[in-house]
Parts: sequence; C-alpha cells; structure tokens
Amino acid sequence: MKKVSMKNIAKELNVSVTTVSFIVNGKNKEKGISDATTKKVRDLIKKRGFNPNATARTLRTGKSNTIVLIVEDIANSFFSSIAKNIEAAAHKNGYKIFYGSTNNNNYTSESLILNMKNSGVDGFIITPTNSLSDEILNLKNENIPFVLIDRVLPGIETNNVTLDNYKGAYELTKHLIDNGYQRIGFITISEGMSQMNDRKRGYQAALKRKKLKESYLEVKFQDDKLLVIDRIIKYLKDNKELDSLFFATNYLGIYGLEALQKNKLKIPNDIAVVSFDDNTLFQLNTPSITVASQPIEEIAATSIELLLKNINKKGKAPQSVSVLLKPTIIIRNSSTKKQI
Amino acid sequence: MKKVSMKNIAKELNVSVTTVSFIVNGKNKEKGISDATTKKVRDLIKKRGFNPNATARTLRTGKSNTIVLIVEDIANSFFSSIAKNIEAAAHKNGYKIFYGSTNNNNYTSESLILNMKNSGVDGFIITPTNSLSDEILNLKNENIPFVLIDRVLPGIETNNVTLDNYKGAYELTKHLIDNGYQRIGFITISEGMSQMNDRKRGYQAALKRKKLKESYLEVKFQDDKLLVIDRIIKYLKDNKELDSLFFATNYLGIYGLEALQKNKLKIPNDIAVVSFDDNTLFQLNTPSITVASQPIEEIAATSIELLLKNINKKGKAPQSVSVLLKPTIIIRNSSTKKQI
DNA sequence: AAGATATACTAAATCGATTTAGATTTGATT
DNA sequence: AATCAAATCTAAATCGATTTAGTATATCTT
Repeated sequence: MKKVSMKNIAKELNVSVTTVSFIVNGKNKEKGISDATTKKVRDLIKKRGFNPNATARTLRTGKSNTIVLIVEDIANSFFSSIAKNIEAAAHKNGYKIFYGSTNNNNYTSESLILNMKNSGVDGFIITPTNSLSDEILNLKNENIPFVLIDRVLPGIETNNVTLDNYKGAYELTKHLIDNGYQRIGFITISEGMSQMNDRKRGYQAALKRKKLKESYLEVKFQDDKLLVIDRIIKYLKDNKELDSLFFATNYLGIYGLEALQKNKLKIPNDIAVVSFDDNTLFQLNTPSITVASQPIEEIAATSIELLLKNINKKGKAPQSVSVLLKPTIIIRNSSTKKQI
Repeated sequence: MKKVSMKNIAKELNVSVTTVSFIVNGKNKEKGISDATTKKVRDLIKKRGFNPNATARTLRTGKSNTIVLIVEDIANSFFSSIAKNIEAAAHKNGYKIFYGSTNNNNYTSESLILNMKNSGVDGFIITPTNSLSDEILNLKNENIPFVLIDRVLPGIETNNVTLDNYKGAYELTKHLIDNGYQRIGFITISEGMSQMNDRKRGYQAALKRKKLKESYLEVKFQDDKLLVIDRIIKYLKDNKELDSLFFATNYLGIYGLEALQKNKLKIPNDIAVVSFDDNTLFQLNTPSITVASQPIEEIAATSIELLLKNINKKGKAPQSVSVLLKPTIIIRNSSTKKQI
C-alpha cells in the first residue's frame, strides 16, 4: 500500500493541492469551494483512506499538537495517576503526549527537555529537578508554554500547580501530637526539592508549637530500596525514643512499612506512622495508614488547563500563574491515640 | 531569541546549507569537507546553540525516532512499570515515546493508533484490545513495525511478547490444591482477552486433574471499583462453600483484598487468596499474597529489542516472532496449608 | 600543455502539508 | 459590449532539513 498524499488526491481529481487542503481543513465554505468539488474530494479521501501527514503540517504551521509530560518516575503511582488524568484531558483536546522520567537526575531532565524542544512540541508539564533553572529559564525566554507541577524552582516565576505542602505536613504532625505522640521522626529525601522543604517546615512548625524535639532521617533519591530499608532500621535502633514516624513521600512510606515489618514492629503500638500521599497500599494495609492525600485529578486538570491556555494564547497568556491546592488529611488506624 | 536554522548558519559563514548538513550529521570526512570549514561551522553552531529541527528531518527522512507505547491503563502498576523500563531502553537508543491508555476500549485504541500513525512514528508497542484486528492488520500491511505485548489477537501472526499465562495459572491453582483447597473461585474479567483466556484454561486444567468443581465470577473491565467490590462480596455470600479465591489480574486482586476486609474475612483461614501479577501491596499485605509474578524487566527489554530490530531492518526483519516468557510463582502467606 | 584525478564544495529537488496572492470564469449591470 | 463583482479555483512560496548530482579549482601525470 502506497502512502496517500494530498498531491495524489489532487492529481486524481484534477484539482489543485490547495483545494484539497482547504477542504481537509474545513475551509471549503470560507474559501469558496463549490459543494460539488467538496463532495468529490471528500469522497475520494474516504475511498483512499487519506490522512494528512502530521509531520508536514507541523513543519509548516509550527503546531504539533503534542505536549510533554516529564515526571520524576512514571512507575510511581502518584505520577502514573497524574499521567492517566493528563492523558485523558490531552487526548480530548487532540494532543498527543510524550512522557519521560527524570529519576531526579538533572542531566536526564535537561536532555529530555532539549530533545523534546527540537521536536517542536507545543508545551511541557514538568516536575523539575532541583538544578533545572537554566533549562526552565530557556523555555521562558523562548516563549515555550510550560507548567511546573509538584514542586517549584526557587526564585523563578513560572506557571505552577503545587500542593500546600506546609499545611499538609503541619496538620499531619499536629494530628500525631494531638494523639499523644511526642517523639516524631521525619523521614525524607535530601535533595532539597521545594515540596520536601515545605513539608519539613510544616513538621517543624507543628513541633515548635509544643516545644517538641525534632529528629530526622534523610536518604537520597538514588538510594535503592534495600539500602533505604536498612537505613530506616538503623535509624530506629539508634533512636529508640521515637514513638512515631512521618514519611515525607509515598515511596518512603512504603519502604518504611517494609522496614517495620522486617523489624517486627507493630503499628501503632510500637510506633505510629503517617505518610504524605495516599495510595491503595496505605488504604489496605493492616493497619491502614494515616496520610496527607493530594488531589490528583485536580492537579492534572489544573495543570493541563493552564498549559492549554498558554498554548492557545501563546505569548499573551499570563506566564506565571501559581495554583496552590489543598491536601486532605485522611485519618486511619496507624496513628490512633497513644496507649500509655 | 530567534530560532536558528541551518540556513542562518550557512549564510553567516558563506557556505552552503549542504555543507552545514554534512557536518551536523558527521559526514564531513566522508563528504570531503575540509577541517577548517568543519571547525568554523561547528564553532558557530555551538555559539548560536543550533539544534536541528526534528520535524523537518523527519519529514525528509521518514524517520522520527519516536515510538508509541499503548497500554491498557498507565495508572496500573504493571503497565507503569513496563513503561518505565521501556522508557529507559528507548531513551538510551535515542527514541522518544508517546504513551496512551486504551482502557480496554476498542474505539480509543483505534483512534490512538491512527493518530500516531499520521504522526509518522517509527513503531508501536501495543497491548491490543480484543477487536483491534483490523487496525493491527493495517499496520502489518503498511509495514509499520510493531510488537504486541501482554496478550495476542486470535488468528493474526505478529511479533509478540507474552507470558505463559496458562502455566502460571495452572501452577498457582495446583499450589492451592496441593495445600488442601478444593473449592477455588476464579475471578476474572469478561472481555475475553487472550491472556485471560489462557489463565482460565490453566485454572481449569489444574482443577480437572483432581476432578474439582469450577466456580467463576466475571466482571467487566469498565465496572468501577465499588461495583466490583460489591459483586465480589455478593459472590462470596452466594458461594459459601468457596475456600479460596484466584484473582486473574492484579487490580482485581487488590479490589478483592478490599472486599474481604470489608466483609471481615480472614486470609487464609476464612478464605485463601492467590493472584496473578505481583506488586508491593501484595508483598506487604497482612498476610502477604501468593502470586504468579511477571518478569517485567524482561517483557520490556524483549519487546523494545524486538521492535528496534524491526525498525532498523524495516521490511527485512522477521515479522512474527513470538516470545513466551515464564511466570514465577511466589508463595507467600495468603495460601498456607488449609487448616481443617 | 592536455587530460586525469582528487579535493572541496554547492544548487536544486524533495519530503507533504499550509497559505498568500492572484488568476479564471461566470453572471449581472448598464 | 464593456465593466464590475462574485464565485471558484490555483501557482508558487514556505516550513527546515537531507540528498543527489553535480561544479570549480588545484594538483598530478606524461
């Protein structure tokens, strides 16, 4: 089967390529193409199964109907759920989606963005790595629409959709304190992304209010699962006074549960647990885990809406809209009132 | 900042676009461009930050360095893990990835494929919906490289990478029987995809060997979570004789655990549980869940390797390589020997 | 000095659409 | 019959690369 192009269609019907193009793009009325011509062109298009070559169209118009979704890790349920929701909205609006995982690696992020830029994509939704500022500033300068999600970059004004991480962490910590827990260990990653910093600040503020002592375990994003579990186990051994743990993000919470299981510690009697981000595992775990849940549908809907707005009024839309969404504290059984 | 093109570079240095193109593509030696010219062009390219426009290149060469990954549901951990592994391999080989979820909807699948085809992608990795045969045959006829994963289409020879689902289900069922379970309920989806049929056959064969009675609950993929949970609960009420459940795919297993929790049934004493597909939830659940695990890295590696082979020797590579991978039965605590 | 050969480069066609500026044809008007 | 307007259509430029089929110049050979 040979590829069908407008040229073929045009030649076969003895009309010009221009005419075919007008008809394909629904401009037949506007451009004064007769109904008869329109019909015969449409008929042949259907008969030959013609579909316009998107690459040629993109080259000519500068519009690719493609966006890029760059997340930290597509295999993480938080990001894959976002991907699913963004996909639905994007396809509904006629956009295709490239995806990419940064693994929190700055070099990977940069080459992803650069590579996609050359492919003429219409816009980006990005969970930025921490030193991505240059590449993000380039996007801004080149007037390429983009929206940052989940975290922001210090000192750069951009469109972004984030959670009130401070509030979520503050309330989750306060909940533990209200239930009688006094020695709360905060387990987080050390790369210093804004959302993590905000969660830490929320935790600190809640402790300060009651003059409680802070305690931290910081692991690296790159550390593999077994290493993190070992470090959690060691942390617990070295800090026997802890009566509760606050996991600052979902995958740490999951590793944490595994560490506690290995260590045969019972939640919440031996140690209470709360975590940022909700997922099925936390819901179904025995006991179920108290969390600060993020409104995933809203994150996806808001960011794609913002992005499309920027794409459609390219250059004219406001380029630094910050949306701050609210977390929901879901109280479950991993943090019931402390037994004394 | 204005866009830089080869034309600009060429004009500024008073050389031809051809020369620039040769240098950009590393053909300077081969095409006899002098070292002096090569250097001055390279220098200006660096200075101006020039990067070739991928759209133009694609239009001219017919190669886009893009593949499409079409899965059932990107938010499902099985598929998002596959996505992650495929992404790593694809990027390493210089490919970008479009993704799309079919939600097991045939219409969605078709328009995804059609849309991507017009965008001139180099190849597809697809978990086909059940009536996708026409679209798949089109791909074959048009000589567009693709690989089916997870399931196959009846009566169509294609490249495909699947699991020995029959074996996995047979062994999982046999394990239950060996541990004393006699009334095993099989919970599956009704759309009749090949991998589901094979799992069912495996279950049936294992029962037949011991002359045990079959029992089924079939739900629809489109049914939402709460409906499925209700149906599972009703199924258990209507079939009090069941001593064990076999969930034919991961998300059903997860819904099942929730149903059993709601119903306050203890695993494995009230009812034993096994499921197809492994995930963290099954590992950490109390009790941990016995599963037939799929080799996700291998599925990803094999399918992308097969696809790239087909892309590189377009038309000359064998077009119907079937790879059948082995499941691993992981015995955990949800199916310990039946207490009588 | 003429022809052959090697070196260094380039003009123009091409991929498949969109779009601008204008060309025909027809019919109406005076 | 000449003029104008409306209706219908099209040639050619363009987007930004790749690639074919050369050309021009210098050098070597005899």
